[in-house]
Amino acid sequence: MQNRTSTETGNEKGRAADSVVAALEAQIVSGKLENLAPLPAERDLMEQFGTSRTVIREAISKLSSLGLVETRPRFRPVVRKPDYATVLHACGNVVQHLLTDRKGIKNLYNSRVFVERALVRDAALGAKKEDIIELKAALEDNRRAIPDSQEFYRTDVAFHGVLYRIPRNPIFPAIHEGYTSWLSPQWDQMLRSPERNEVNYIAHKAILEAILERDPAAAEEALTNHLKAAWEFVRVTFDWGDE
Amino acid sequence: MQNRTSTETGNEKGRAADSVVAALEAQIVSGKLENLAPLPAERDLMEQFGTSRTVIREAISKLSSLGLVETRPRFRPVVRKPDYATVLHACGNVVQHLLTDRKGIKNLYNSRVFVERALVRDAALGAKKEDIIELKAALEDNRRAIPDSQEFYRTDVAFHGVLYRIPRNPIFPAIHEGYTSWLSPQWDQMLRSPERNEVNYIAHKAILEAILERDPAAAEEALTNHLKAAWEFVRVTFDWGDE
DNA sequence: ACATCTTGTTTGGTCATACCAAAAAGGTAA
DNA sequence: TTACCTTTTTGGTATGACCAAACAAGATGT
Repeated sequence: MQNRTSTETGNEKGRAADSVVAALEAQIVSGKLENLAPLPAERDLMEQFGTSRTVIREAISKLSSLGLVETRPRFRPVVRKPDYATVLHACGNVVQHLLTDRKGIKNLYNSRVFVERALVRDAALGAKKEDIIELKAALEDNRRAIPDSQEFYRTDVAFHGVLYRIPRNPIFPAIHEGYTSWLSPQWDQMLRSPERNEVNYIAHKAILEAILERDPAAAEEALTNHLKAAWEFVRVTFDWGDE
Repeated sequence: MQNRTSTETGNEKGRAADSVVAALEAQIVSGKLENLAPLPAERDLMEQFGTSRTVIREAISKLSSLGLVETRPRFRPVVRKPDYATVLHACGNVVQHLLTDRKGIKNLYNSRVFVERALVRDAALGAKKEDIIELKAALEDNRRAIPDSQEFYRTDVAFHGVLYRIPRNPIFPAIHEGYTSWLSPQWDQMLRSPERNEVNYIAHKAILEAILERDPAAAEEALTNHLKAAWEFVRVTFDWGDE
């Protein structure tokens, strides 16, 4: 193949790379390319698709940005079937740009409060036995970790994570991961303030008790107080003005 | 410049494209590259960064995937300051892969029900005068559009959109856009069923009335019935089994 | 026989050059 | 001014080459 015009390749308006992306995309979702399996080498792909390496590399780059493959220098790209975590990861990079100012952080945090308020309401109304057991266990872990800030942080996240699992909708745990990673710069401050551990544990305890009593309003209020207090602490720590 | 080793370029382990991405990213968020302004031509960028066009193109491709620039064949990439819609757009491509089966669609739809339930609760509890006015206007538009399915769809989306604006958190309208676009294949069926228009309008009316009466439980219930009925309609239309 | 060293191959990352087609810009004739 | 033609610009693609790290296999020393 020497020269190519838009008419002879059949790719009327689009870019050649896009059709390669589409083809590989289809092979991945259809399972023809198994999860975690390596993609063919670039030089094989260019033969397979009858195109140049330029196009292949651009296609792989796009797939990588879509989160469908993971690339490392000098390694074949590895297929990665998309899941909800992939979506969050794809968003992550862009989200960072929205958190440069306090307003962005506050918006994200408020959305978290919004979500968790509804979560604890639903938990109070409909948590199953297994959920209650999980919550109790998470709270107990949390209590034991009070002396160790590092460990307390972990169990804190885990406790909230149980709430996100109660709806049995995989979207929610993914959202939880997003919140914890995107807001981590703020929470890191909490890590260095061991005196907050006990307060936060008591808040968690209040939330669970309201859930146990099947009192959605109390659960929502306890959760709200908990998260508002955390925000207040972060606000003061970072010396942000009133808002 | 002839040959480059990892030591002489200073990019010890990374790929050259990544530093170009980072540099352009910084220029975009810092405002040095204004919004909607065209990026320099690829041939200028390669001079500016002292690298080959291959690297520049890969960098632009990455920026495009991040949603920071918009590319069209034969046009200079256009800078696009990231906003919440950008994030959703970045997610969108990946989300599609999660909606291939009914379970994925149901998960997404259920998350929407979850969000809107909480939205109407908050609306009932704290909607401001302006919000009420907007809701009434949206409902009136909705009523007038009953005979025209195309128009009804638009006003339907608009009515729900008002709910997403009430918290005055730009994240929510973005989420609304996500839901409407990602679930559009299902809603399109609704478009072709004009007999549903009146039912849906009545549901909207019930929601607004509950909000006017400041009754969060009634508002939540009306909203839930509305969305559950819509799902039921879609489920039957697509001839999906019970779930 | 085993661990270690050497060597050739594979593979992704980069560079350089060239050509095409469409868009934009500029110029010319009516 | 308007309509038509030419040149330049710009992104998309092809091709061929080279590098460095990873890999695989054989050679070597103990």
